[in-house]
Amino acid sequence: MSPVTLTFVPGLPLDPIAEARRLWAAHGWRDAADGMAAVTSLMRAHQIVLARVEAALKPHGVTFARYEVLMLLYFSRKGSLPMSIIGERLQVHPTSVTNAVDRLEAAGLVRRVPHPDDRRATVVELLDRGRELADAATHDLNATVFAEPGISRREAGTLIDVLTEMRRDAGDF
Amino acid sequence: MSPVTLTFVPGLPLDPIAEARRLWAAHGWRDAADGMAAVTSLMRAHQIVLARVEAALKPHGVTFARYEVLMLLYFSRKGSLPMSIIGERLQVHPTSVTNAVDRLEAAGLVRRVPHPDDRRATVVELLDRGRELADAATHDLNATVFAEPGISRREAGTLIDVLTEMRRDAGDF
DNA sequence: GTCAGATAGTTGGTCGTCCTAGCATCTCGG
DNA sequence: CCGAGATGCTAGGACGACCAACTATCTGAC
Repeated sequence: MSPVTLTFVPGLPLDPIAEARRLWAAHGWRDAADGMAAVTSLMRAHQIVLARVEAALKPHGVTFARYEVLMLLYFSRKGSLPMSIIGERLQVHPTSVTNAVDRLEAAGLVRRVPHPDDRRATVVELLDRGRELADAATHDLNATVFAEPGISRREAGTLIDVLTEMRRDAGDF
Repeated sequence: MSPVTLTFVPGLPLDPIAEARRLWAAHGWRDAADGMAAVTSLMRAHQIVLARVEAALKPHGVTFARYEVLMLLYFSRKGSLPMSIIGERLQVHPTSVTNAVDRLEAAGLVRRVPHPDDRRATVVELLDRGRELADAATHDLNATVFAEPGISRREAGTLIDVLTEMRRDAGDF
């Protein structure tokens, strides 16, 4: 038994992930310790950032999932996209798109329109209220989260580079 | 309208996040563009990694949330911890702990024991079957995900450092 | 000693994600 | 031109995360 679980210094809280990495190595799992720490850090950071983002969006009555759909439409040439394209760009399951569009439509931010050429498909169209909300929500999100992500600009660049590499390796694009 | 949405080169797929960063900057949101890209990258990378982790754990019949609880108990001195401590270490809501422990208990991997000194509290105890499953699941997870996280060892170290900084800034530890 | 407030855990509800299964429609090979 | 397989979307269910509200118990100030 390693002594690390016992050496707790009050007032100097330990990082649980650094702790876990030490335990992993001490247990003989050395070649996986860094990966474990990287993955676990990713999970925690995601949780923290998502909470901040959701808090910024809450006053606007949308969640991050729905905000992403709005912005995709916002930046599309025609202000409308087929459901399938939305799912593809956001890398989420078709049912998640159905769910998000259901709620956006109920809120009067988008509407479903039949696809002109393919009767299977549905086109989602951004309404004026949706565009206004996208502007306002982005303003808040930029100010409270994106402009202050909790790391320096240089670190943000580094983070983007490493995660881009990870996504490319996974075939994300 | 920037021409970037039009310049699509078949066979050379664009990174949607790099694309979004360009649109953010082109729209005058320059001081938020890097943060947006960093946060969005984090969300996508989380999604990818979580899917890989869940796939590795599926044969063992546990999810990542439950696996985390098991490993916390696994590395605890007595093989048991109060519910509240579990929630604190994993940084999740008490109801999430209740949920995870419910399922672990139903699977015969842990059991609930009354706290000896505090009748409000419940201690979660790792059973033998739980310890065996933790060993086996960790073996698979180390081999299929943690040892091959999709980035180099040096990048993993960089990622850990940046995310640690981000977590520290958020008061995570 | 007692009572107000804090703490531990659960229940019930919302939301996002995925999966399986299903229907409608399109496409293409024979 | 017709039927098999692919594709687009939705319904229903599982799971994890959160919040609000509730009960039981502990703690500390008076």
